[in-house]
Amino acid sequence: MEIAATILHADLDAFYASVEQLLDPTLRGKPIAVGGGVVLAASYEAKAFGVRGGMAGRRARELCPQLTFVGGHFEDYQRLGDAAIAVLNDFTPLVERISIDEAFADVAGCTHLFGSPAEIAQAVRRRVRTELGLPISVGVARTKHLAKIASQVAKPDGLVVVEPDTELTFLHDLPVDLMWGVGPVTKARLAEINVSTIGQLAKTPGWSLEKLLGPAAGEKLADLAWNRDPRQIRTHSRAQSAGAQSALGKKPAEEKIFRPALLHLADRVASRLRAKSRPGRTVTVRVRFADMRAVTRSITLDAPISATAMLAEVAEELVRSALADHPAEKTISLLAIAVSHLEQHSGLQLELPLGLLDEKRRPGTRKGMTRWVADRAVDAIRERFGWDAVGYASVALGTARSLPDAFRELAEKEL
DNA sequence: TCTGGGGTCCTAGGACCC
DNA sequence: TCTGGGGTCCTAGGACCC
Repeated sequence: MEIAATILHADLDAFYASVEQLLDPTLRGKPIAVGGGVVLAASYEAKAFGVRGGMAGRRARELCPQLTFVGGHFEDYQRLGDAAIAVLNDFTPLVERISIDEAFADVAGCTHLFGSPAEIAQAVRRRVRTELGLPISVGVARTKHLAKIASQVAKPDGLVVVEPDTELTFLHDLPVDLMWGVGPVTKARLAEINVSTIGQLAKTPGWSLEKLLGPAAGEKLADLAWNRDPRQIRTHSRAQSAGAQSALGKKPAEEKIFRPALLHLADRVASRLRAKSRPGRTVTVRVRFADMRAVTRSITLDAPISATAMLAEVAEELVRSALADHPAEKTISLLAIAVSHLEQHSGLQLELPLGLLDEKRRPGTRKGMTRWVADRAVDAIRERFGWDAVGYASVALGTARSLPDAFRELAEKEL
């Protein structure tokens, strides 16, 4: 029996820019960009000039002199993104949200209530348009990968349904970089063996792909090119890591710069970990130098941590080690902290010594206990009065260039 | 105004254990 | 003294996605 195309991929078009045009009618029909130093989102009118997300603002203005930059109503992005996902949830509980503006849904179990997958997709699009005022594109197919490609092809503001008997015809004419997992590097490598369409990729021998891209990537791409994609909708997936980073401009690679910066980053990360009782064992720092080359250092502890001061100290040690290995580098342009190997502790959990300790790998000392109490106090004050009510000042972070916290929160995955 | 901030997954070598 | 293969964990780097 043929399996029907019941997977939807719904993707709000030029999301942040569309929200800005919704909120301010004078922006409609005009090339606009959300952001400033970097373009977070561009309206379709701006995209026509070649403006893209991630592009430096300066470059965007060169391409499109009449481009209007707008501030960014981050709370509205969150509200409207949530509302669009809620529309999908009105049809089926099998919804997998993958970002603020994008989700998969499997409607196999609700066609008897709402009609064919294509009809459901149109209903979703209509409701998002009439109730929220936003354009959304939807792809419908038998697999997640193909549904996602279909929604990209459907943009802007369209619907593409790929019936099971037309899958490979549809897929094989498309360029390889529409595939999930093919970015600039892989695209260039494939071009070396004269592969530029998904059809050409499909016809390339497996050993050739594996030699070019490695065993895992080679096999995965071959499978996707033949639309073999076994992935199911995953309704609740938990985060594997949590991190924070901050671009610094160009700052001297000195303690007095990186210590306060790391404390601020550690505070952001650790308070999220504490809020969900998910301490982690592995701490990774990333140091980017002036020329944009970056190095990482990590350590895996014997016991998981979520105390701000503890995380900050471990991170400082790692940064010192990274800088010591690159004595010629005098300038840093970014610092990042990530915590992985997250555990789940139920409710209140003290970071207590698990045994007798060597200072570094067994971070649960009496000092740790004191800090834990201090962290809990800070957390409690913030819960009542907001993040900025108390905490570690971000003195060295160059707040003028950093994005608002509201934007950072948009990108945070549920822990 | 040179290039944001949040993540996931893979590779490869070495340590270590059985 | 010389020899092995498999498995797991850790670390550093990199590609990719939104």
